[in-house]
Amino acid sequence: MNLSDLHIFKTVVEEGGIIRAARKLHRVQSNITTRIKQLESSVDAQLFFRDKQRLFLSPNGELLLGYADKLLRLAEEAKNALSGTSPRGVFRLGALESTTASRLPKILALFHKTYPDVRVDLKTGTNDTLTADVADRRLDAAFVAETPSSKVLSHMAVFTEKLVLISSHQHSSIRRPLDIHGDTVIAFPSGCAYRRVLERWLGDRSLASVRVFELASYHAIVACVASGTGIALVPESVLATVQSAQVTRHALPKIHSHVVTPLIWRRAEQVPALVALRELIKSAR
Amino acid sequence: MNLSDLHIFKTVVEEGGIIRAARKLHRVQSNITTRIKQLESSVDAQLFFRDKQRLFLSPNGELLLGYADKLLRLAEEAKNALSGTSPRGVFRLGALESTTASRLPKILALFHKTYPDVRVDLKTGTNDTLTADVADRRLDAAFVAETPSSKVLSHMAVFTEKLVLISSHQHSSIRRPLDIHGDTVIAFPSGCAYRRVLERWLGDRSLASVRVFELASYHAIVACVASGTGIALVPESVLATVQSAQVTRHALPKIHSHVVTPLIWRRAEQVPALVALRELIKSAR
DNA sequence: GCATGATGTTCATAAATTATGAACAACTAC
DNA sequence: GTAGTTGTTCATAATTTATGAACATCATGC
Repeated sequence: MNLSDLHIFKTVVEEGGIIRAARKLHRVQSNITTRIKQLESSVDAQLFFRDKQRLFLSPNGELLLGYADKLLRLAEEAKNALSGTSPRGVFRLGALESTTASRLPKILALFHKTYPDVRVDLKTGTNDTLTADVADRRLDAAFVAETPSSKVLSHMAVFTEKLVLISSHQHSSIRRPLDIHGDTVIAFPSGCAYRRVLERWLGDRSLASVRVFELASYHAIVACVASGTGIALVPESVLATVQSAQVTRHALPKIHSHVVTPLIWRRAEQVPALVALRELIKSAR
Repeated sequence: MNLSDLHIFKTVVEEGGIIRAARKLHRVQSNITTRIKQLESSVDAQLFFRDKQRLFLSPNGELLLGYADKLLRLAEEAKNALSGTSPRGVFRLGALESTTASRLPKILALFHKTYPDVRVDLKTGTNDTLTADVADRRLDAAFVAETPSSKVLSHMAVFTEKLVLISSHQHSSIRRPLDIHGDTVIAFPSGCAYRRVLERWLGDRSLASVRVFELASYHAIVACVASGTGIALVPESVLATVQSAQVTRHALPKIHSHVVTPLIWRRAEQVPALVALRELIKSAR
């Protein structure tokens, strides 16, 4: 029992005969007879009563006709779903905590409005875990902090973030690495690229030599900085989303402060929802 | 795209590879590769991403997998429905008005309790229309009043009805045909076999010479007889179901009064619900 | 009664599809 | 580096499906 058998069967019933079905299907009559007989033996049931060279649908045929209808309709739907131009299904997206809090909501809202048939599974993580997740196919794409070095990954710049150092109001102004000597650095758990920016600015003075306090929430980090626990390097866009009146911002040299947030994905894999997202980002710029 | 393609596809996904799928399906690997590639080109979409000699389900593959699941499940259900031993679907049954009122309810209740998946479409009619309906396949079977002469129809005796003449209490006793001289005969519209019984009893005195009043309801007939409009010939079993205290019964000679109610059907057509009904009737006797 | 034009079936053969097995290429793990 | 994976390709075999001719039955009209 396959779909073409069912299609032939359905046509015979609808057209009310072998000959008319054959005409409609552009096949020869004997073929229809054979396929019907074959279908009958494959389901081990008589589908038609034969009487005076005429076919009459039997109760079993009636039963199968119902299923044939459903099956053919469903198969048609499957083909349409696949050939459909609009993306659908699950789209597994990753993003940094900071991006999720600041820039992502607007994009996600627009994306969902444009492609309501796509369910976005959002996972947050650090630059490194997200990059690995995309490479290992646990994610389809991710917004991260560094353009990946891996050859299998492709990327496009989406946002430019300005990183600022924040401290409590009591802290004296920060202009050079030396100005934070002795301070505790509050940062995301390891793997976050923004820490590497800080390292580069500090130069030799590696983070290993300064005290690091790890927190997995920007809300918590800003709150801790405000209460004088330490200093932190955060994207300016994130500060706009949290209570940030109680922290002082200190600018970094442009070469350090400006980082791009790229969208990364596996090169050469045609994921419809991802293609759609890239187009949407390009046109929104 | 056919069901076996989908089955292969589903197995590849479930088993996580071509080779394991081939083992499970008792086929050679190259066959699976080919069928998958063929399926991909038939739906014009990439179902798997190939990377380092491994297959990874693509979003389109994910989509198709959902449909494949549904389709295969539905096909399985269809086969079970057909091979199922218990009858199901629509069963088109006919019966005389009298049978419907008197003997049928009990049988129908039992039948429905035994075979809840069968929907009985009951149609009432006269002996002749019902017989024609069965012969012409508008009905699967019918309870009628005469064993059919047609060769294509088969039958079995189910009930024996005792026909009685009824009149108003004012009417003098009826023993011979002469006793109803001048009376109006109230009967079902033409086609009812019980009228022919009356004709046979009357002998030469054909119904054409007596006044006939046609009513399509036994309730109405009994009520009219009670009020003295005329006489009627009805099955005794029907009288039990209507207000019959106001009519007088007159026995007919046994040879006329006893008629069997046969169930008739098209010979040599295997309708599961009908077979079930016949078995049920036999065992209920 | 007899030809005509329907119907569906059967059968040998042709065409197309599907399955096989061998050879191959690329990657993993020891 | 070698053995053991993986999936692909290709020529060939096996199977399935389509064709066309011959046939049988029935309804219709003259």
